[in-house]
Amino acid sequence: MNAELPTRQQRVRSFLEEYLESNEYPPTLREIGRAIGVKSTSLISYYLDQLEERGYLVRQRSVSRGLRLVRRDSPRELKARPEILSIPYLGHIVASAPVPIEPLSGDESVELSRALFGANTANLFALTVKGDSMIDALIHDGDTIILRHQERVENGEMAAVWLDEPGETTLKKVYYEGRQVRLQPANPSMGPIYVPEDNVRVQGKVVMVIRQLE
Amino acid sequence: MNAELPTRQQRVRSFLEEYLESNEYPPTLREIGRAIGVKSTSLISYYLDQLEERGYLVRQRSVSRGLRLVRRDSPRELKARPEILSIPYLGHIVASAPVPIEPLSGDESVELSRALFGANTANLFALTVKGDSMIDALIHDGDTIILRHQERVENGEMAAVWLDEPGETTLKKVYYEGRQVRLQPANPSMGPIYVPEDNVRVQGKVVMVIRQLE
DNA sequence: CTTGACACAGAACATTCGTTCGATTATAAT
DNA sequence: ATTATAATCGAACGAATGTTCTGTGTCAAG
Repeated sequence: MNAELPTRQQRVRSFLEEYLESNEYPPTLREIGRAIGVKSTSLISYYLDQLEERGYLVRQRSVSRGLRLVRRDSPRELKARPEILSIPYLGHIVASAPVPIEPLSGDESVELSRALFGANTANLFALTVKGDSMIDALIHDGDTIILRHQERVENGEMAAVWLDEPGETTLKKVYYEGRQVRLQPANPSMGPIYVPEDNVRVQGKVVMVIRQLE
Repeated sequence: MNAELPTRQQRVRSFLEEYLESNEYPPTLREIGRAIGVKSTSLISYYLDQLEERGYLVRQRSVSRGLRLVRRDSPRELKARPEILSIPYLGHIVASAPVPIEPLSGDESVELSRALFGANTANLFALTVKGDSMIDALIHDGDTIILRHQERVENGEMAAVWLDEPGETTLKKVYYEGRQVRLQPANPSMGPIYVPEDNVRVQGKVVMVIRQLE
């Protein structure tokens, strides 16, 4: 609630409400600063980040006047809309570490239409790809991927796989072949690798890839 | 009434309404120009002056995004969850027809987190890919793509392009080279095609690809 | 045919804009 | 006392922004 906000942030929020009421577009960082007596645009940016983190507003990065206030409606609103999935966003997937289990900060989520998914929408989580090491899965730096917590997948399904040796995460189609696992890149011009079964940890099945082009 | 406005001004007004609906702050002159295919910021300013003179909006001089629509109907209830975009779903994209302009049935939409997008979230629509003819764009049958209504793109951006000759839709990166347009597949193992400029119709810029893997 | 108004267009410019960087101070935890 | 984090701050920067200026083309009125 507002009472929990530091004074400066309360003043920023109040100013935003008043400004939007009368202007119908948001103020710039400098207008906010002039209104509350702060000259530093980076400090205003810091306050807006704080307000965003606490759920009072949403910023649009690198855009003039890029913010919207969040109006506090009933938190049941989303639950009343069963056609939307709210999928926990846990951070980044990189080659050099296992996939995150808990979110790095706060309660971030990705909202997607249920219609984009199959029948099973349990245990989903979202990660952003960092680096080019997933390129053999035809997955690029910056893509968002949706996975389901699963420790085993069906033959031919793509999974995020942690290899104890050499200590890396990879995205590949998994085939169990006796005591070995064949890891097949999605890129057909690349060959598979074979790994002892006990060296492989499936960390989640990839169910969706979202590529932004801008 | 809208019917009295010249075409360009009508398009500006429509764009403003849509933009404000989804962003809650007004566009810049350049954003308006990009949306309606006009490069000249002075012409956009001229159109806004015309719309102001006719009572459709009020401008704030020398201010970034300085305009408010004059609302003639009852004020719309702002969406409770600005962080979710509801994007009209218009059906399928196939090689043998132009992309659909109206939905095939009802008011279907795709809900996606705004955080998955860049600053410009106006004029978006969703299509599902039918058939394998977009594979040279590394886009598969069944993928969902999100496009923005644009009649022109920047060099290197991927667009849904209708070719009058031979009468097909393709997804390619577009480069304007003199009187010709180079259409470059995303698949690096494939070569470009060159088409006369007047044979090409950009039907929308591809801003996202969503691949379901199950 | 000439003229003026309107519609359209691009380039250049000064100013505004948000981010980044580096810094200091205050506070909390160890 | 030390360390880490949060809060605070100003300067500089590259990019974005709207305005101004100049120009062309179209059309209607005289």
